[in-house]
Amino acid sequence: MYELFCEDFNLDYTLDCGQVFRWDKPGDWWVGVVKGSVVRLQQDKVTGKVLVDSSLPKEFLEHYFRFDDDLDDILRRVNRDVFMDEAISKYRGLRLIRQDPWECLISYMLATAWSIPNIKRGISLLSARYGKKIGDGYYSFPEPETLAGLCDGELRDCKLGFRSGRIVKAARHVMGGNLVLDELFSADYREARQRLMFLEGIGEKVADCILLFAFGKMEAFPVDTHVEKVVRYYYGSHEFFNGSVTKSKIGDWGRMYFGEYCGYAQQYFFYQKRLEGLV
DNA sequence: GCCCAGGCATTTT
DNA sequence: AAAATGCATGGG
Repeated sequence: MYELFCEDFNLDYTLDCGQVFRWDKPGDWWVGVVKGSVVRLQQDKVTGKVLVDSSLPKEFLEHYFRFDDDLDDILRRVNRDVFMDEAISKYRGLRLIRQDPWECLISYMLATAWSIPNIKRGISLLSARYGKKIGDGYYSFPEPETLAGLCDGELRDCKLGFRSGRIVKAARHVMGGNLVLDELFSADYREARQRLMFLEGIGEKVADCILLFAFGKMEAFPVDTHVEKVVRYYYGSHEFFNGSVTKSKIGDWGRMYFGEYCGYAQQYFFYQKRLEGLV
């Protein structure tokens, strides 16, 4: 048991905003599976200190929660107008998380045309069946080797639908060295995105999620159905779109409009839209 | 029954 | 280049 602290850090917003799928808050504590172990966290509302019950070292969680980001500076940079200003003032303290690349890759491939509760259920079922038991109903995320060895018929038993075949193929690409995930850290955003999009089932949106949430590419601007609606509604008349607002152009617009940390802006909008709808 | 969900791939206009 | 459609599954 130890304590974590960082200025501008809100644990609830960070874990509830829909970027990560292996955390739940059944009571006063957040419980999650990270790096093959169960982690329990509780934040003191007054002091902001986070109580940690985990075998993971403090340094790991500080890295995981991106305490190295100067959030005040980042939010100042993306705060371009009254819409973003409102999202920031409501949800300040939401930090992006450094997820594990392999788990993030598979998770966002599963996210295709699924609601967040469905995604969480799918990952949970996949882990329960093909991960390692790490105590009392918790299971680690399956290894690439395990999933690569399956036929997609077996995976379909996990109710993954049309996603099953894609998952097995992706696992085989990773196992075979066709896609070396660690290389994407040093590749620039465009190059990394192109490499991810070679996989069946990874388009612009899924690639952007993986690049933002696992590889820290802040210029990724994932355009899902929520972000698309927000941008159409508030910014659709901008000269940039020249009358036609497509998902691909929305991504380019986000990069242009919010700048090098647009990924953060996207996540604040996404969370606000999910909670409040289009006000 | 309908429509939608952190879409993608393919076909049709 | 934009729009329509099929794809599995679960929830409102």
